[in-house]
Amino acid sequence: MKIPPVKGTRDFYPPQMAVRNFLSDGWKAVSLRNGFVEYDGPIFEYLRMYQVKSGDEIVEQLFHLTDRGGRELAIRPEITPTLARMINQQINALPRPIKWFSMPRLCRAERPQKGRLREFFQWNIDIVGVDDVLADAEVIFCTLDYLRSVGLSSSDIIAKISSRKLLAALLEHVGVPHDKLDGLYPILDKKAKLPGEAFVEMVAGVVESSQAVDKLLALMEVHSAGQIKDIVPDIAANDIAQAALDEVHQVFDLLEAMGVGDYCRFDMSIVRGLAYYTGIVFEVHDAVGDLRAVCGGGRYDNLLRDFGGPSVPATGMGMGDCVLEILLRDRGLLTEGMFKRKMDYFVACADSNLRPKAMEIVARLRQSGAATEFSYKSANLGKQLKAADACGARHCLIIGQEYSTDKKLVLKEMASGTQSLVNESNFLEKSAFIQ
RNA sequence: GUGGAAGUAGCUCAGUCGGUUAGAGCACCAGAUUGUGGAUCUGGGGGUCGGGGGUUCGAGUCCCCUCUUCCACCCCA
Repeated sequence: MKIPPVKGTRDFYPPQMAVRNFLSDGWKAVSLRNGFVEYDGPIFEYLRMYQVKSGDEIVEQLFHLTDRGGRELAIRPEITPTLARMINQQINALPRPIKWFSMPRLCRAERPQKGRLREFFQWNIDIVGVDDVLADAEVIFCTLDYLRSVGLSSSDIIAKISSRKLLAALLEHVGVPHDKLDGLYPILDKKAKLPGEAFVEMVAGVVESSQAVDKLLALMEVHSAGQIKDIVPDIAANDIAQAALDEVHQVFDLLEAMGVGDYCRFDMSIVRGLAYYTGIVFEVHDAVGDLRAVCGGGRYDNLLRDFGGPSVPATGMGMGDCVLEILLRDRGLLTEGMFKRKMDYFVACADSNLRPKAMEIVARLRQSGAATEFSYKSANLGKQLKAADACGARHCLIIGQEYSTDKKLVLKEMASGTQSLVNESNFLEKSAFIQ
């Protein structure tokens, strides 16, 4: 009986695994050089852990199960609750600042579509315990540091940055009642996807004052922090709004100083779904805008408290592998050559009587650290050289009549085709393996 | 969960009006070539035509159901 792969999953054959490793190796390297340390948690948690912030609707989007002890569990759809749980458990013992990264495998029981599968990997970086906007800027910098390192330029991607705090203050300032805010965020978040009229209609459905709606709509069109004064001239009189605006300016100044200003743009329409975020928020999109967000993040100062811990500020980012891979492929940044197998040596045995000697040399090369391969077939040298080429060997050692008569090995450099005779003991002893 | 499109070899696809034993390219294996690789030529293996049911003398082809994939919606932590 033939059993198919499960909907929304991927099989990682060696070529796909090479791509996956390329992504995660990059994530890891950039995390480490930005001062983050790696952590991970269990692949499942109590189901209720995911209901804390998102309610019961989320249960339908989760793979959940009941174990034999009657515990309601769920495969993790995100790692932030696990992060919150782990940090809360040791909050007083962890050295500050807490800068952690992870690359968890996550599952969500959603319908697969472009850039979204039911099983995926997501790079997460979080800074916990720092309320300074320096941390927000660092998270954004680290994100761009990675994206830049894989070859994406400011003409390929754009980091859209806003502030939840600023948005809330301005909305209230222009007359949106405080209790309408949570209902408004999901609508504002959809602005880019809705036709203009439908968006206005939805906003008007929540906000009664037409004057407030007009101001709100004007604010959503703002694409630089400096323009806000044009729409809200008396912003300086509002301490909260002014403070939030100052933070935004600071973040942009920092990102400019760190050399990634080209990638960054203020965009009031970046809201990020639910009432999760409390300060700076951002998303990275492809410049053309035909893919879903490459990543998203922001400040969430209440989350640890909501998970039963002390009130500790935090800011972070999550980046999935699916959209990223589509984007990199689209821009020609994933090429065959990047993933070609590379071996240092191929040992060809041209005389089956010398097979034990060939295997001894293979073993010694491997022990010395040289990636070494050989063929199970003896004698047919043409086949073996073909195999050497296929595995990407830089050098081929031929063991044949020269060995039988003079204890010499033929060392062939594959790229140039040039070959030379080397003395077996010299070659192996001086470990002058050309790698 | 809703809607649209598509499933033929490992991959990309052809397959006429329903008619004999389902094809091509690429990939893979082998030979040409028993001491010299990437090229070329020749040959070979590989198919539940996604699955099930129906119509028919006869179904890859027509009808129904189902599964999967892709695209859009809902949602997006």
